[in-house]
Amino acid sequence: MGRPSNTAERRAQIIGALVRVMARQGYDGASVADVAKAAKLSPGLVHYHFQNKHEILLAALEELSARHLAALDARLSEHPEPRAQLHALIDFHLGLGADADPEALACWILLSGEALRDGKVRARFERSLSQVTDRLAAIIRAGVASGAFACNAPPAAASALLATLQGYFVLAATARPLIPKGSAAAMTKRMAHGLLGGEP
Amino acid sequence: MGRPSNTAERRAQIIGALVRVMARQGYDGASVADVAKAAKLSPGLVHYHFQNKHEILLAALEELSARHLAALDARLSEHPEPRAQLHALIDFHLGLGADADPEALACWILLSGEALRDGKVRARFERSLSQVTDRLAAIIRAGVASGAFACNAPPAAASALLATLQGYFVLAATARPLIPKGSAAAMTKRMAHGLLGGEP
Amino acid sequence: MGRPSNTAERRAQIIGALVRVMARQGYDGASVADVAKAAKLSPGLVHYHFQNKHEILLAALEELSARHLAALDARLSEHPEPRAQLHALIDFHLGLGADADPEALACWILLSGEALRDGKVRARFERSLSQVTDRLAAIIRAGVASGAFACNAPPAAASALLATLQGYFVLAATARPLIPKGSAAAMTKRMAHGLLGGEP
Amino acid sequence: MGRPSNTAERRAQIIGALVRVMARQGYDGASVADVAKAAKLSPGLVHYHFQNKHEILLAALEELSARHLAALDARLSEHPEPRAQLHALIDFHLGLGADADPEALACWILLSGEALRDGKVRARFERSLSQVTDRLAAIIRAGVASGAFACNAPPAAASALLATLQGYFVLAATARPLIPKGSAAAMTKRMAHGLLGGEP
DNA sequence: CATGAATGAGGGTTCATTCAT
DNA sequence: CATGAATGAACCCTCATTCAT
Repeated sequence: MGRPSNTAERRAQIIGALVRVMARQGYDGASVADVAKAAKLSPGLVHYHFQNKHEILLAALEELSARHLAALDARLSEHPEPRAQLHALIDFHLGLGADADPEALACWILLSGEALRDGKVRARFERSLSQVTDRLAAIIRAGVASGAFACNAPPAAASALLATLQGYFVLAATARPLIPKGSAAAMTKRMAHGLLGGEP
Repeated sequence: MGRPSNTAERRAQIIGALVRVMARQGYDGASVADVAKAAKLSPGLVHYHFQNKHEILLAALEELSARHLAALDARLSEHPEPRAQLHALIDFHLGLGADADPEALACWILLSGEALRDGKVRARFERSLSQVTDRLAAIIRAGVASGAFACNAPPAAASALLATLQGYFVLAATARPLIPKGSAAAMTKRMAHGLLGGEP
Repeated sequence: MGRPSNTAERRAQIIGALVRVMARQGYDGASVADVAKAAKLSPGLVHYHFQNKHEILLAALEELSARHLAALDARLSEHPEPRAQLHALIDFHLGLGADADPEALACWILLSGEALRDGKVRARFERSLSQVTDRLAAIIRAGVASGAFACNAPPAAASALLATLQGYFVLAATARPLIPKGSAAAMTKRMAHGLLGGEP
Repeated sequence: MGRPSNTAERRAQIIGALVRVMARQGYDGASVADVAKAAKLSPGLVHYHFQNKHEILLAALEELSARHLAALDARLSEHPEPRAQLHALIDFHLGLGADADPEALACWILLSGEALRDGKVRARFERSLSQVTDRLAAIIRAGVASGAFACNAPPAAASALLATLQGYFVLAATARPLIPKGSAAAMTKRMAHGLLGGEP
């Protein structure tokens, strides 16, 4: 029956290599040869597992997005209360964890750039963001229902918080000195309080 | 004797062309030939006025940044009160004006990506951001002095507000549907209120 | 599995093509495209087998030098006596053989020019010349030992003979009419006689 | 009647600049802009005084050659005896003077390369060389007439001596360590003795 | 599945030359 | 005479992609 397929493994290898190389060199700067070398594969093999370079980018976006969402949901599931969940979500994004994967962070910024001119990237990028606003909106609605929050426009509030998170990502990756050490999560919580009322 | 220098004019032409082309195709995707064509110049002339493509990018960053700051300062000077200034700053960034120059917005996002891997771009990008946090911090301090605001960490608060603005830029450029129409400025003001106290 | 490497073959092809094209057009005048065409290869392939054009030049120098030295040594090994060896060395360089490979001769002249401004070429060029002076000095020393020659400065004498050979190369390639037909080897032997004494 | 022409002066400036730049960068590597800068002139002006880059090269060859021959003749005129003249000629080329103008030396080597593929350069280069062999042959003939030399083929001998001089130039410029300090002139005189007989 | 040689279009950049001023 | 902006072809090199093995 031939050898067992290792396609999934190879694809993961390649995706990981793209993320690594791209974080340092950008998407255009990450040549297929570079990616292949980083994945310890031959250049030809990359095109055996992916139709073209762009497909790798989309797969990487998919991967980053899925991993991020899974980790987020795992975090949220530890907290039953809306407020605690909100704080957990903020901490998840702006706590020490943000530094844990600088390559993913860099790729995220770069993906926002690619989203500007590529419909598929944009769609997938937007979907990934919307998954976070969905979580945020759900938390807010639950908080409103429980009286913990006051908010008559959960989507707008969720969107605002997402903007703050995304903005902090950009600052962290490109202008870190502008963020006073350790202030990001705390400030965001205060801003959330301004948005959602209740006790801070 | 000799032809009068028109370098300044040509450089402006080229910078404008880069911004236009880059907004559609990204920085790497904007070939010098494309830029030259958009500027209605010959390819060789681009390198007569700029040492290399990268210099055009830096000049464009400089230009965008300077123009933005000048316009911001003009806006701020119309308002004497800290709270009014804060709102003006927010409106300036998130009001209708944001849509006024979608190419500049796209370039801004792309520049954040370039900043990731290029020291010069990063330094200039960071400086541009810091000029805005400087304005924000000054407004906040003035507000604290006048009793309008309560804040014991103006730089952190300024940084948080900047993050929100930058994040909204990213969302606006890449995932517009996630921002409920017209909510950005209002939400940001509420968040600022959470951060700075006083009356909304 | 995979295609068998033919790098050595391709490199030889490319080196040969460079020598041929360079002899007619000079080094700068030999575009990579020209070389590729002369080698009947695609332009891209040249850079697959050589990092850059300069590497081809160095490889060509290496090749010319190695081939020349091997042929010289083969010639010398046919003669046991110092004087016969000396004459064989002179004949090898200035006999009919010199005309046998006009392209190599032209390249040699051109390489001396490149050596002027390129350290690597210069080092390799010098080493190639020193291999000939080494042979010459060894022959002279052997002749002195056997009483065939009288010379108290073999390196200087070797260097002088090398100069004459090199000079004849230049004249042969650029001002052939100045060399009376067939006089080069004979004159050089006479000069060697003046240098080394003994019977002509 | 308008300003006095400074064409001659400008041409000399440009020729000198080419020699200087070419010595460091080669002929192809010496861009017209480089030459203009070295001559402290504008690029356009170079093409006012020379039809094209190649004309500058020819003019430089002419200049180098003329200067060299004039200096040589001045030297020779100091000595009435053939043997003294021969030694003066050798010393002139291989004495300390050779180091006096390394740029001219480098250009001379480079010109031999250009002569390979350019008919005009070759013709002028050959003529310059023939002027030296003419002097040499004349000296030899005079020596033969006076009984100082014995030689039945003055042109061949002259050619051989020229080859040695030219070869020493190449070695001096590209492989100086191969020439034992101060040996060049002495060795050449001994070789001349082998060629021309008489007392050394 | 895997290799790595091969392709050829296109990239940024240089440059001899021209020309309006 | 002089300037320096302008041109456009050509250069070296990179690279996504294909394909014989």
